[in-house]
Amino acid sequence: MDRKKSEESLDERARQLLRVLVTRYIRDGHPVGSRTLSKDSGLDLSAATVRNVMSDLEDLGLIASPHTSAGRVPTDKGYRLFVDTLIKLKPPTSQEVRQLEHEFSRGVASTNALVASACDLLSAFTRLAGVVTVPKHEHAELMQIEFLPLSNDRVLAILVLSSQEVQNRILHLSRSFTEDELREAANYLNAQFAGRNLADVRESILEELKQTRKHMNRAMIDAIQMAQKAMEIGDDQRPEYVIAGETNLMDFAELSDVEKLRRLFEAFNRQRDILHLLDQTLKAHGVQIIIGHESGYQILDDCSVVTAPYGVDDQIVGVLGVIGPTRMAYERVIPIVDITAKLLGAALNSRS
Amino acid sequence: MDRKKSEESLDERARQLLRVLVTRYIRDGHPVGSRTLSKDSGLDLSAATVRNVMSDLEDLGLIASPHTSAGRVPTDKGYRLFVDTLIKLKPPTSQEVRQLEHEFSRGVASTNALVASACDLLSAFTRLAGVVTVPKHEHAELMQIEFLPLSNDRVLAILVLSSQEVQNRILHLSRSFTEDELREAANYLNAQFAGRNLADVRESILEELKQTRKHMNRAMIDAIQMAQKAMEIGDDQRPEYVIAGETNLMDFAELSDVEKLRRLFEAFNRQRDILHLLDQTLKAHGVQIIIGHESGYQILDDCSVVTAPYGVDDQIVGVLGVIGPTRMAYERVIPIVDITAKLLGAALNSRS
DNA sequence: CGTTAGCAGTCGCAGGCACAGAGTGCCAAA
DNA sequence: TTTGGCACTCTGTGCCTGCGACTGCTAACG
Repeated sequence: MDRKKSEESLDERARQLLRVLVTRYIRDGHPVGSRTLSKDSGLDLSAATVRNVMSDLEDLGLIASPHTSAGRVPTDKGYRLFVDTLIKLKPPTSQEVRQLEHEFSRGVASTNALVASACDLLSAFTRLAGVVTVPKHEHAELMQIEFLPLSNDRVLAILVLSSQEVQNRILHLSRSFTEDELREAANYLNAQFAGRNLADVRESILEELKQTRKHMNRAMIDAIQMAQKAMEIGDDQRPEYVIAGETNLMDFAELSDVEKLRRLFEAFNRQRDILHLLDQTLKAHGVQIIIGHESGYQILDDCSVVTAPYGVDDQIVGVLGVIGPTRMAYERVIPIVDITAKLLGAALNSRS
Repeated sequence: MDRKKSEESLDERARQLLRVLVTRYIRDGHPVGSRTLSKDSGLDLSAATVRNVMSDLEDLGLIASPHTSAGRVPTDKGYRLFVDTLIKLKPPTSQEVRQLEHEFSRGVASTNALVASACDLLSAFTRLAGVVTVPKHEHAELMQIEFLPLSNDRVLAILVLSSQEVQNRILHLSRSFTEDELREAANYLNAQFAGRNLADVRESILEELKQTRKHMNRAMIDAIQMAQKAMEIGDDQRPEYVIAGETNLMDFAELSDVEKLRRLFEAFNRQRDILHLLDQTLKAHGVQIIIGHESGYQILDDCSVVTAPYGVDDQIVGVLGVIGPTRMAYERVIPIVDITAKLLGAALNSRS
């Protein structure tokens, strides 16, 4: 006889009330009371009835009251239900879309510039903090490799990656090489590896190093060893994501506690945690939303993260998104993150 | 008959009282009253006498009271007098010095890595925000220039600068060049310019471009034009200074106003204002201190900036320092900034 | 004349109190 | 099942008060 108490048992009325409650709370940040909800739900119910429903919603853990005499606010679980099944997305206006497209369309730019500008746009359009992971070089294609003699035992290795990217590293070698030797090595490596992606190349190199070297001549071995050195030093200590508009977060009352803010900003600087979180969303298709404690990081307890992977062709190379308070305008933010990811992917693509 | 009212007229007693007042205020942040000062000055004066002196100091604009029933706090002018003539510097302990030296001594590192680590050290040792301008490339010496054909009309220009720095830029050229042509151009340019600093090279190139080209052959002209392209694109949009430990500033009560913090952090991101300020201190020898409104930037009204230029040989290439509240421990901060500048200079030097 | 003690006066701040406002929970009636 | 009514709870605000910390002034002192 006992009524099922589970989210599935939510009837349309309760769902509607929850939808309105969340929407209102997001809009003006005050806990929402039964009276407000009764007037605003469009359901023509008395406040008392609404109270009963709210009580149910509270039992289900979807809403909570900060204290007895305040209205209710959504819990993380409530937000989760909201974004999963209740939300009505507001696609950006065509004007906004045009503006976004325009920002991405001005000529070829370096990957870093594109990433930075995507990040700025995210933060500008959502008034939250924008984050974009910089594309992993692993996925980049090696177009060309060259060696330049610097001094006796130092050689400059140059990796030309697909698109506009060039990387260079200084190698300290055990003996000195002549220009001809270096050119020969480069030629050999280009013949072998050009057109393949870095992860691939890295693997092949290790493979070749392991193999019995009988059928290799001295020059080939040198070349492989140089290539290995050139690859192994690498993406160390360059930032793995960029962030913009952190200061936007200072506006939100729920984060106005300086101590909280401090820890949040420190996490941004530390990179590690945030990156780990972003990496987790990499495999997913489409927009992902992480609400409050779902992240597993205490620092982000009052924050939500909305991400979308972006890529070139079908290859996902990075993820972008925004970080803001759980009380953010999801219905506006989600489409913006989505479209920005697509535009960034397209922009990166159009340059190859 | 009227007594001179100017800073020069300050007798030793008043100076001592001001010194103690500033020191105490820096130490614990509360306005300092006459009673405290009377007990703490080591001068064996009654509170009443101290009050008279304080009144004089207030007339001189060196101290002020936040409100009637509070003690006095130093004004910017008071701090200025303090750091100029009253301060007793506390040189860092030999342990600290060793620690600093150790951080700088681990092997050769790229300029960027050194700059970043200097910045981190500044913020860690002072618990303030550390800033370091990245060395202007203008002062760097061009060791070698090379061109690498990428595709039809695209050529990769590689500038090897003294030390560990390598820059590369992709040039879009009007026609395609053969490898031989490119090599020839590089040879010519290396013969001309290697060993001179970039500013110099830039100038020479412009010079040569202007000259009548009678005595130049086609190849030389091409080379010069390529070099010009390689040089003109340039340090755009790479950050001009790095900053670390901004979050340290959140601890200070005088900055705990979120709105102020926000504007400050936005200024950090904007780079422009801060950079302009840092640039102004570039020419100065030794440690410079900018207190509160002296900066001319409203955002920094409650902040002081302590800077020192650093350089390689006698050539100043950048400036580093810290930003913190006017109420900072100058006697500790100044020596730390000073020594860090010297160590960074030495570290950069030792690699050339 | 500089220095000192004493005293009145000012101001900020914390604690206590009452009050209004908002919202809930429960109950009985429709 | 829905609704109106009512008692209750809790917060935020304004107001008052007393306390503590200073200052500024004045008169006396060496």
